[in-house]
Amino acid sequence: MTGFFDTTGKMAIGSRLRLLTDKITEDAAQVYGLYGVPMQPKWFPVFYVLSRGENKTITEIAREIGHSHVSVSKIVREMVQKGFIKEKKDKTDGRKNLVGLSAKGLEINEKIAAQYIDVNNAIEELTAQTKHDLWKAMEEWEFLLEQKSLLRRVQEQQKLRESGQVKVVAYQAKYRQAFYDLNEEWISTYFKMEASDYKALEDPEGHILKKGGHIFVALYNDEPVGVCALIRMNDPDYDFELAKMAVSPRAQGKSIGWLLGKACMEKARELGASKLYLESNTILKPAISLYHKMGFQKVAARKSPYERANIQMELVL
Amino acid sequence: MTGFFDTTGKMAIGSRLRLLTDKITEDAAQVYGLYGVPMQPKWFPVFYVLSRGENKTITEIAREIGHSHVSVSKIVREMVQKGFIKEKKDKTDGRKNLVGLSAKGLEINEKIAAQYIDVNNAIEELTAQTKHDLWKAMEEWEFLLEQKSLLRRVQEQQKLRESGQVKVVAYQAKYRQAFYDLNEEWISTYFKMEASDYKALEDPEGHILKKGGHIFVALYNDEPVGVCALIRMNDPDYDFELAKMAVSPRAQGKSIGWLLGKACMEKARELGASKLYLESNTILKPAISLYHKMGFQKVAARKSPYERANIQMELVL
DNA sequence: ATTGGTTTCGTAACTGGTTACGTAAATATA
DNA sequence: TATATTTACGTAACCAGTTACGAAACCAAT
Repeated sequence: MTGFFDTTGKMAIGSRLRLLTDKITEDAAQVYGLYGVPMQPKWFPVFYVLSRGENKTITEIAREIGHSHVSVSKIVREMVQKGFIKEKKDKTDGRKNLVGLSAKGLEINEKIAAQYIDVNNAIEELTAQTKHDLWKAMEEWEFLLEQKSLLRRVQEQQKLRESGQVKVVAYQAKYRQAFYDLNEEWISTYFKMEASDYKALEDPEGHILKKGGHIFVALYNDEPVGVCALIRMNDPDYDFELAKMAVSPRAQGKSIGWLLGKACMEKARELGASKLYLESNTILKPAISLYHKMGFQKVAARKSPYERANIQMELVL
Repeated sequence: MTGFFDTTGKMAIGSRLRLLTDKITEDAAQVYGLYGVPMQPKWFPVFYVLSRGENKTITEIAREIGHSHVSVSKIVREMVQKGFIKEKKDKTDGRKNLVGLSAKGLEINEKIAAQYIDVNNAIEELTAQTKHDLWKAMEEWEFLLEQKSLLRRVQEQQKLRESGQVKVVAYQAKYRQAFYDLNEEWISTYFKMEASDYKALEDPEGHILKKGGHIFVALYNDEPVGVCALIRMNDPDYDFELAKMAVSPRAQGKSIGWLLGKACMEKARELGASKLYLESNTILKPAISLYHKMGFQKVAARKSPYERANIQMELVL
């Protein structure tokens, strides 16, 4: 199997870790024999926490060593049977099973001290021959995975790669149907299509583009999966309104909304706009949070041609 | 369980590895879901070796991925049942079970490519945040453990520490019994006590020390566990003979013979000797190999007062 | 005092691996 | 050609952990 992991890449890190773990545990079992300590490697963590004298309950031990309580329970049973530890019921709490080292266990504890030293030295010496410290590397991984799981890290990479495959292009006639469908889908899911919707969606050329607005289409594998419009406003405060943003639920998680928003912002900036406006509804949580991420801030209510609008936001470019 | 491994020391490296492995494997299972690949982490190594097109036998796969053939056999059964791989008997060897990816398996292989990339990147990014590279550290450990197992490394540390606890001191009257017993033990195990043995062992002061010889005693926990004599010779070729070396079988593996031999060599050098002589028997393999390690070379036979002597050696100081 | 939720810990079943062992085919040897 | 050894691989049993679930004890709020 030499070199298998050189070819697989990091995908197989789990397998590789398991193999190394097995090899080390196997040797560990024999190391106890070397010192005449009749103990199994799997007992060690339990033994260790008890070796500091205090009696502990099953759950306490489990938490401390990072096992399930069931595992600790089994190990304790085996060690009791061997006579290394003794159990007694907690006086004040009848559920608790207090366990501690027996006289025989304490005896083992004496004997094992030399083993600690030798194993530590053996590993220390081995580590001295490596460029990369396994022990410290594990510590770092534990810490980093605590912060953010491997799953989430992979998810982020996936999103990153997939959003890289998304192209945002300017509207063309062939996207008219997609512009209609994508918007109709979410509007009629959460609300009702209104008169202004039909006007803008059925004739984007007439109602948006000819009036100096712009429409962007997000393509994934050359399929339109998201749209967004930048509509010219007749208002002293604002030049453009960001509207009609829609992303196919089948293409979620690729940051498509963000890419469309960015495209609109850039176009507006290019056209010399200084402020963007938008209307939305607070039940659309992901949309609102996207707008926030883009830099939009809530502003006082204005009157709107749309019934569903219950929040207004602006962005200073 | 935070910080548990900070206190245990390296003894618990097996436990720590297992915990990390479990956490990673758990996430890996979910990662497949992210890509719509209905695969289990444990299948991956098998899948991977087959993904390069060739059909392989169970044993070949097992060897390549470092599992037992039984494990591969089970995994293959599951994957066949899922329709990812297909089996067929080898034409030329009826025992072999050739397996390869099915059409469905090849399809999965297409889908999984993106996953490879993302996982690799996720781990790469994680690694970039660490000071110690886990992947490379594992590689180094695998290599070093291949060279010399953890068990042997611990064994060496043990020996080193224990031989440090052995003191070699000059003979005193209180060690007369030990000098007799330790020698009598091995001589009568392998041979028969001879007249010369009784003389030297019953009166070491008269037969060895008074004639300008020396005796060393190895103490372990202040108990005599080994002895060795440097006997003045009446010979133009040699000044001293190394003889009556005995180590208690209860104290084996602590390099006691070597320490005694060293002590004799040093004393002889101190006394201006230029060559040491010894007699032994070839059935005493460990003794002969110790003498070799000390630098003794076989020389032509000489006549000896001992029947058991069938090899003679010398050491130029 | 009752009731309902939480904690402790045990049993049962499952999981992903292992070793032990048996059988059949292939290969080596007398 | 017959016989012994080796190889491929399957079944069974085991192992060290897990999750699921349930019972009893405890706690808290009526």
